[in-house]
Order: sequence, then C-alpha cells, then structure tokens
Amino acid sequence: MTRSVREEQESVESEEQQELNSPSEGGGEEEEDSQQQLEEEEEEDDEDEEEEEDGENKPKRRGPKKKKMTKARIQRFKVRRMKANARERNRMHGLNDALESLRKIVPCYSKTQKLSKIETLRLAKNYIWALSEVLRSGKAPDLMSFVQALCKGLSQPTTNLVAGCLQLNPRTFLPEQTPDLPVHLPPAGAATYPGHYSSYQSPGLTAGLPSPPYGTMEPSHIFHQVKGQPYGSMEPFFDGVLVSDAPPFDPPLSPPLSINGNFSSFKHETVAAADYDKSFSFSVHYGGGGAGGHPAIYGGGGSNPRCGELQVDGLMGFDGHSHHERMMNAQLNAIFHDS
DNA sequence: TAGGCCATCTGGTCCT
DNA sequence: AGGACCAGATGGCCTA
Repeated sequence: MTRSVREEQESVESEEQQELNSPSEGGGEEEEDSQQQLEEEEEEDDEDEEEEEDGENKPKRRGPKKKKMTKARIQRFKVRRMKANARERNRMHGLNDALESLRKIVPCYSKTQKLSKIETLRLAKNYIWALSEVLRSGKAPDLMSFVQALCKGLSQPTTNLVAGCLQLNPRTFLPEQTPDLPVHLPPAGAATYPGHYSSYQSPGLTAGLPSPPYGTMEPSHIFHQVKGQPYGSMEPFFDGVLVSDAPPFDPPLSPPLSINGNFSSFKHETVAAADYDKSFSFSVHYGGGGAGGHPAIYGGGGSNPRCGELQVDGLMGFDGHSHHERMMNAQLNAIFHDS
C-alpha cells in the first residue's frame, strides 16, 4: 500500500528525531551538524520517494491533490521543523527563566530543594493575595495568618518547605490540622480568596516537623505582628525554637523581596532609618550571625530585651542588603503606622 | 517500581 | 509564509 504523504512525513520526522534526539542545551552549533546529517540522509530518502512515484497506474485519489514531497520540499520541511524546535526550546527556556525569577521573589527559596513549577505558581498566587490583603486592610497580619495564607493549597512537601523556611511546625498553622485555630485571613468582609484551593489540597497534612534541607524565608517576607498583638500559639515556638534552637538553613539566595516595589506608590519612601519608631511593627531581625549567620525571627516582647525593636544593627550582617532592608522596613513602618 | 517532574518534539491554531 | 503560543506525547531522571 502507498503510504500517505503525511505518513511519509512522520516517518521522515521520526528518523530525523532519532538522529536529532540528543537534546542539546547549546542548540546552535549542534543544529548545524544535524542539518548536515539531514542533508546526507536526503540522498537515501530520494530512493523511497521514487518508489512512491512509480505507482502511476493506481486509481487516482479524489480531493485536493497533494503536492509531491520532492527533495526540496522535504528539505524545507525539515529546516522549518528544526527552526521551530529551536524556537520552542528558546521559548521554554525563557519561560523557565521567568519561573526561576519568580522562585527567587516568592517567599521561600532554596537552592537545595527547588519548588516545582506548579508549586511556585501556587505559592506566588498565595503571596500576591496575602500582600494584597495587607494593602487592602492596611493592617499588618500576624505571622500565623500570613503563613496560613501562603500555604493554602500547597502540597505537603511545599508546605513543609515553607514551614522550614520559617522554622515552624506545619501543624501549628495549618487549619486542617488545627481546627480550633482561628484563621485571620481573610478577615471578615474581605474578598473571597481566589481559587479556593479546591483543586489541590495538601494530602493528609500529617507531617511532623519539616525535614531538611530547608529553604530560606527571606526575612523581608515576614510580617511581624503589630506590637501588643500576640502570636498566640506561635509565641512559645518562637521563644523556644526559633531563637535558640534554630537549625541551620541555607543562607538567603534571593535578593531582598521587591516588596518595596509593591509599596512604592505610597508617599512614604523617604522615611529615614533614624526615624524608626522603636515600637514599630515590622521588625526584621537577623540573628546576629549566630551559627552561620542565620536569620532569626523575634516575636514581640519575648524574653529578648530588644524584642519588638527594629534591630537595625543586625541588618548589617546580611549580604549587603541592609540598606535595602532598612528602606523597605521604613516604608512598611510608615504605611502601617499611618493605618 | 510507580509516580512526579521536567525537557523536548510535534502539529494545530492564530496572528502579522 | 513564518512566528508565537499551546497542548499532547514521549522519554529521562529522581525519589519514596
């Protein structure tokens, strides 16, 4: 039986693919080599083509006459296909680059345990929503609510990762596990949470403490509670674990969160660090370079005499982001003090 | 070994 | 015609 033109194309393609299917990162050079290979193959293809064209005495087929797959046409087809493949590769690389950028912006970033694409998008969505809620309400959320919002709908491993970034026990903030725990986000009257997370709920959520390797929660991603607003069940956790027993985790890899970009439209950009109100709400404290200079989070008013203050000094030990962090905190303070 | 994740190829569709 | 975008198919790698 005569193979259809389409089948022939597919055959040629599959042969071509077998030859080409050594995926190359570089693309360009190897592509030229492959092109040469193809041209050599052309010589052999011609024989098959002639065989096909021999069937002159067979009944003519109706419908639009299919163009003969001449050598030139096959050649053009292959070249076009290769170009398209290269473009598609580049396109996907660009997409992946963008996703990698998103990974670094999103609160939890670990070089040892990369978030999957889908989880990165979910976390980003949660993060955007949580931040927009902050803007909408004009109030600083407590850490518990913020983390709850971040972890909504994430898989258990990702939830563990986020928890690890915060050095929290997932059980302490996941509503599924702590039905009595009040969920502060969204507040009453707030916009309904988009997505509803019905499509992908963390299965089981029976995880205990997250297991290393932990990622990092960029300190600037963490909203501390307003002074006088207790962490509730988080507080002993902070006092007992976060400060003293914090396991080491990766140094932050991501640049400071562009959260100040989010707030840049406000008119408080130039709040001087010296103007910080010591009772401010958005303190970010780096753990003074303790074991490996790991950032630590202080809850307001704990046993640490400086809790609740902005530890400006401590900022200096962190990857040269101190100025950025200061400015960011200044902006946040201005916003949250005005509210 | 099954399942998840990923990169790549591919053909279809839409647009310029 | 050619490029961008998309979704399906496929195979490789890794992990529980």
